[in-house]
Amino acid sequence: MEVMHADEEMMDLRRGPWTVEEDLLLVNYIANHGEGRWNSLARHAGLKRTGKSCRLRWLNYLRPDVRRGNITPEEQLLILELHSRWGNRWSKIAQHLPGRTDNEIKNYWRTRVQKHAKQLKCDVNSKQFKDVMKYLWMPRLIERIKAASGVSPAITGVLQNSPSSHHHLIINDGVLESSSTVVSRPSSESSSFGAVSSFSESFEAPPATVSGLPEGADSGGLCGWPEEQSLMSPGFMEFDQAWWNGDMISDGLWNNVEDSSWFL
DNA sequence: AAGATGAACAACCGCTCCCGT
DNA sequence: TACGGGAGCGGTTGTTCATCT
Repeated sequence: MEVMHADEEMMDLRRGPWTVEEDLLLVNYIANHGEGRWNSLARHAGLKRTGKSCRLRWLNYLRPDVRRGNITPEEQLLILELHSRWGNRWSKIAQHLPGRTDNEIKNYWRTRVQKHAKQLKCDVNSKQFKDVMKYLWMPRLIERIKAASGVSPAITGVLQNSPSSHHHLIINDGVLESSSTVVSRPSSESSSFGAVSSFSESFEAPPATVSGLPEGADSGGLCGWPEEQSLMSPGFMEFDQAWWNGDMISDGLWNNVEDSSWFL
């Protein structure tokens, strides 16, 4: 049941889903007059909508360069990376995924990422979950990207069968690169760690410079993580040793990981 | 086949910031 | 400097559709 606010009732403003006719009015008006000044645009276009509503409809849906459909593994990787750096700065993250809107990325995070955290029975902002993203999800995404394209042009990587090896995401000069590796646990624990060991094989790929980042995007060093929120912050080697020894991620959490196939 | 449930996505709301007056 | 309107951002809610029971 649609609830109409008093001022909207007075001005006969519409709310809720947009009709095809409204979309046409908005698109045609912007084609002829350009975007901006949304409140007056709404009036002059003959739309009984707020300027806000028009702006949102245009930016999130009608804009010709808006990309729709499934978020690709490359985009997922980038979202995880950038969110670990900037947190819920959706519009800032969206700037680095051409054609994707902040709303879409926010929805992706809420429906997918937070769901996975819930499945693992941990908070999405917890260290544990960040470790899962860092050591499982992101490497798995890289593996998927590699598998999908033979040798991925987007990802540079060397996976080594070493317990202390890692994936590194490197963003330099607007280029997202991944180098090296993945973590696997000692064979004594392999029974509960199959998902990880399955991608702790070696591969080599040629250098690559493809990414979702636009030219001139800001960059960092290793994984571009200047802030303490970084998944791969400086000093991660020491941290990893503790993680490796089982101090960081409980067996219960790993059991949850094993039980779910979400990161595939 | 029909209702219940949950995932995905579209849209709205409140707040803040910026800029012109 | 204060004020008001426009614009943008992040959180939240509503709607639709697919899957499950």
